Amino acid sequence: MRPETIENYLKTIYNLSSNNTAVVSNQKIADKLSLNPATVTEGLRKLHELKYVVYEKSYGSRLTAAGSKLALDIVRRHRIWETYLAKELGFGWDEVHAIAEELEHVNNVKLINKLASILGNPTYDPHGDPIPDAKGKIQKSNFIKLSETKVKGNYKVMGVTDHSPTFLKYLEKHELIIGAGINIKTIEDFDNSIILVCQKKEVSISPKAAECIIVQTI
Amino acid sequence: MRPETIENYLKTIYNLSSNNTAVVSNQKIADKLSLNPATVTEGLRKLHELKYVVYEKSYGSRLTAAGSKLALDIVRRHRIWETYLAKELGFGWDEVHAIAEELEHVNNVKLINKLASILGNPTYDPHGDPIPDAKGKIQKSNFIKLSETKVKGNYKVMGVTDHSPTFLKYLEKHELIIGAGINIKTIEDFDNSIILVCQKKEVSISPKAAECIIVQTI
DNA sequence: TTATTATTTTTGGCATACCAAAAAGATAAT
DNA sequence: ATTATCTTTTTGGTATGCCAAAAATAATAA
Repeated sequence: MRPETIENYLKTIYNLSSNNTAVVSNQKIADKLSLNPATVTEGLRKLHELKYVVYEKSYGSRLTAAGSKLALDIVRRHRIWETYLAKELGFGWDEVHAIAEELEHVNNVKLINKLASILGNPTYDPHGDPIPDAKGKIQKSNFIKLSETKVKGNYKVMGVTDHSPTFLKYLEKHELIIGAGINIKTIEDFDNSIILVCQKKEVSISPKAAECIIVQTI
Repeated sequence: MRPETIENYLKTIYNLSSNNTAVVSNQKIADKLSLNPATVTEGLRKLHELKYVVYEKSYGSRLTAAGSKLALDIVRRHRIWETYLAKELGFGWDEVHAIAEELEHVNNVKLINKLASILGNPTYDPHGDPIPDAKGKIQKSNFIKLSETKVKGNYKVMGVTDHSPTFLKYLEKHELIIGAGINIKTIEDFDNSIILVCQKKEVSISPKAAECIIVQTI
């Protein structure tokens, strides 16, 4: 397998299994990578042989220790580049993902560590995702989805789970950027929209959007 | 053909035809890209079909206008990255080539122009090679190889044609870096070595090395 | 000019990464 | 429990990028 192919699979499995324990389905991998399910079946069989994943037929896959290590490395490269593009080169948070998607495959430890060092070894990227350190260690957090908040009150936007320019521009329009404080007022009985105040303006967030916004209680 | 494959061929043809008029042989391309000659024949046939090169069987190849445009774009990306790595990220001139070799394939105009702008739109890279501007325009120069100098006298090191770390480290040891002034004393009758003074020290340069050093009369 | 050497091309083959369609297997719904 | 549906796997097939060895062609030397 080509390194790039391996990297794309491992990164995707890592991202889809969030806590890195859950088993990931072929379909979800196929969707994320825009591949035919048949291709994914084949890919996973090979990754299993390479001992990067444990793949159980008709059940799902999860990363081995070796796979996890590699995945964390790619995730680190991706997120360091995203941060560098945003902070040092002036790109918008809706632009950085696509460029980092290509830059991440350039495998040069010294380069990534240099960029990280210039940025002050950040632990979070522009989307609020944690950046693994050079050893693959990731900072734990107690963030939850906006859709999972159980009580009214004050929260802070910590990240997003959808990196599409469309979604990010939508958030920006409502000033729902990383670090913004929000106050949850109520939840519409009719469609479960969340009514909240952000930057003194009342906004209605659809359940679908709330799924993609990460917050923390304050 | 994959974009990366196309880019590698076009860049190589461009570099080997120097003034961009000379016809390039398959063998030279095969050598530079570490490919079997059979593969190159096949590659050129495809590039001819794609109208990036004019390829005449058993004769050689040259770039079309379209091929030249693309080649200049890749050369620009490569040299901008080399300069950025050296000037902004602190890499040595013997390290930048290998990293730029990978970074050059990331095709994002805004990114390259941003890097160029940060660098002050440089016209030469750390090896003294000219950097095409965003429109593909390249600065002409009257540089010659050290091996082609006809008279004794004062010159200035303007570039190198060999980017291997081995060669570059050798030059650095003798302080023969870009911009250094040199004074050619004599040429050994025995082996055509060039005896010159650089940074007040006398150095003997072999004909092979002299082939790879670009200078300008001062 | 003919022989020798070097280069280029052809031929046949291999590995990778993909897909479409059919078959098998799992899940959910009635 | 038996459809119906969705997911996964198998099967057969394509395109790309590569190589080794043989054949053809060009260049060079005798």
